[in-house]
Amino acid sequence: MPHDSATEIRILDAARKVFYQKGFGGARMDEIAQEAGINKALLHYYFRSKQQLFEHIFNEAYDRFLPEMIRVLGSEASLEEKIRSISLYYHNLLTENPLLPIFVLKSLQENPDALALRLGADRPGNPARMVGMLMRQIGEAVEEGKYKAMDPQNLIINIIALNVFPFIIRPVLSRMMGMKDEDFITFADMRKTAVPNFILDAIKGDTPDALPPQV
Amino acid sequence: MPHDSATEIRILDAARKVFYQKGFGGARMDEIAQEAGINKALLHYYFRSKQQLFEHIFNEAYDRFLPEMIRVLGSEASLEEKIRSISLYYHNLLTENPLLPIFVLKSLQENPDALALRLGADRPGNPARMVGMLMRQIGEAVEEGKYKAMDPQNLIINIIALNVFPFIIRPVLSRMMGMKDEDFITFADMRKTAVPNFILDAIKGDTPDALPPQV
DNA sequence: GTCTATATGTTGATAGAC
DNA sequence: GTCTATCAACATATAGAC
Repeated sequence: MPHDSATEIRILDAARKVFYQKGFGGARMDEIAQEAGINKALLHYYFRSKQQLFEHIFNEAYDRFLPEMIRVLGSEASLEEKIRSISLYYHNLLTENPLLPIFVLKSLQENPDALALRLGADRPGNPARMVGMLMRQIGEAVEEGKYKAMDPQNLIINIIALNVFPFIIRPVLSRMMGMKDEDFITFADMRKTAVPNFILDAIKGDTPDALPPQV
Repeated sequence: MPHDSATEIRILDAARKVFYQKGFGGARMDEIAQEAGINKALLHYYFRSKQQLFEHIFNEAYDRFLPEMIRVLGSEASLEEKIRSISLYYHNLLTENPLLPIFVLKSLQENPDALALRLGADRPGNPARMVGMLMRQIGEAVEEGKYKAMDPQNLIINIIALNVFPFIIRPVLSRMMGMKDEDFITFADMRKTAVPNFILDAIKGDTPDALPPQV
């Protein structure tokens, strides 16, 4: 891989913009080159192939999307702190990079073979350890009577879902509900605190959750 | 558009399969033809262009994804009935069509111009009326002290998010968490009741939600 | 490092025979 | 209605001059 040069940075910025918007299949090397102010040949000089350039962008995106959440959930903070912290993290990340989640999802489905390798154990974060940590923490909180029993996997999915989903269906909201950009900003901003409150109320509730299967 | 014939149905089945998996840009007319057991030329005989064939599949998918939810939310059922009914609807729909939500989302972002037309007022369901109905219903329930005050838009997004999101990030779950297909089935099945319980507990909670803006 | 020119392979779409 | 053969456009990638 070439060293950091002004040209390489311009290429990566352009590639990020085009790949985020059109995905691997829809992106054109010509468009990336033009966006970077150079020509196609130079793209191939820096990154041998379209696939290589794409993987660079994908790994960068993926590393911003999941590891921080895994780190927080596996930390020593309280359950409430974790939930509020993660909500804030995603709000800031996705406000600045609205297309990031769709890009990651789309890429994972479109380009499964090439990406499977990079998603192994060498990536940051340790999901297994994090789930164990959460299980212990939830168990203690349940014994203290603070929260009801729940499946940690269920909780994790709910946290991510509530924080990320609005950004994923932003196209639907704008077209179907006629939601303008400024309306969406207001909406997302309101959810920054509404979502953690929603979750905390839910896990204090009296309806017993399904018990976690043996993990 | 040609009438329903055995060939047309085979074409649509093939197109659905390929478009769902690869999206508009990634799909190849050749592959669709082969999947349908015919050749490219016949595809163009039935549907003039790739774009037309795609729009057929997209509209069909879109109509299964949103209108039923809008219908239920706008009905006269109780809030709890609505939440349980929608959770069940999405569980069944997405268990049988796991790729449907990603396909709709991807298409909306990839193909905005061509699809914008079809998403207007002629589509089934009436979002504005539905939101009004929900606001009134929530207001009454709050006065009775059954639920806390909340923004109906917020509630709608939360319901869809919690039910649909697991199917959207299924690729992440399988690769990152090492979740096998059978594990996912079990997981989704458990959420069929866990999700509505989670939501109902949350909206009974004592933490005040942000007030709905004037709508 | 950066360019122009070109090779090589795909792909959507059509012409025309049956 | 269904096929074979082919066109025209485009996209990735490389060769080679500067």
